[in-house]
Amino acid sequence: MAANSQFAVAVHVLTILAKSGEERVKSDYIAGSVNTNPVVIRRLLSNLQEAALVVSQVGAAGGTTLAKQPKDIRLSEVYKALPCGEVFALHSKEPNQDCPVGRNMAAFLCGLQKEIDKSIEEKLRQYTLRDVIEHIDGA
Amino acid sequence: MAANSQFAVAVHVLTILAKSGEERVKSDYIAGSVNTNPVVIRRLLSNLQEAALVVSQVGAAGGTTLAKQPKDIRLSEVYKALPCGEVFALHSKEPNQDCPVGRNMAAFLCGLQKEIDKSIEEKLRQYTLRDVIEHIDGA
DNA sequence: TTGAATTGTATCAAAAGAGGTTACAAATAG
DNA sequence: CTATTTGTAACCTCTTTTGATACAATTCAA
Repeated sequence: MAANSQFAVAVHVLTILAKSGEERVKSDYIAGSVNTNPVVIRRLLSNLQEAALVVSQVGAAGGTTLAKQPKDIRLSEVYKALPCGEVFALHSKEPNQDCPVGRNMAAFLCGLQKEIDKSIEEKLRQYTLRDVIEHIDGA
Repeated sequence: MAANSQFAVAVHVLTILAKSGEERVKSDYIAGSVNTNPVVIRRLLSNLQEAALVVSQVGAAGGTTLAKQPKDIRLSEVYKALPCGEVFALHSKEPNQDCPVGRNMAAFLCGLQKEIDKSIEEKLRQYTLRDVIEHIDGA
């Protein structure tokens, strides 16, 4: 259970919101489709709201809608909105600084990490939420 | 501590081996540079050996050497040799199959996951162990 | 204005994964 | 034969993720 599925759930949630249009959707309903607890959904929506991808309304008749058109929401934005980890972690303990390899390894890996992250974002930028919906509906 | 640093450590280990040339290196020495326990290193070398990237020798005067020239070891091979997780995990519980979105989400995400993994590998294929060494030495 | 519904968030518990450590069998050089 | 070294199993601890409960704040509607 320890692998981060937030991005997967976020795409799922946003797709549901997209298909609901203007109508506010409750965390309870979303949780039913994702098959999890409403609080998990609300936590996630909180991140998506910070990134200005959704708008939530508190109170009776409250709920959440998309903040933009599906065609204007790129998956790279979703990815960046979440506190997902990097592709690979750096050393858990700092390498031995007395070793020439150890001393310079961290800097190299850190640069590589950033480069990979960039290529992931480039890939995800190619897809909008509308593409997702089309794919889902076509299935 | 739960983020996987195996790739980072693997690149570190292979760099040490590369710089040692024909000479066998002991897990104890490598652990000293990486600043971890020898068993952690041996576990990792076990994976690298399955991928035919290194050769280990049991017994007194044992140790490990590279199985190929540094210029012939691409970082994509290293990445594939390790049981690293995916960029993002799929849902921890299966989505609600009664919901049209839930029903088709998994397939879409799985495809996306594979596509991203491919672009990571393409990026890593651009670097060989020799490039790493040059970068480290030049620093 | 009262009451029901809903989000936002704090707090805790449960499950899984990663890394560290010890222990020891098997192999090998000398 | 003995010392050394890998390979691996077993176990522990720490961290992260997810799930769950509780409740204050907000909002709508009667």
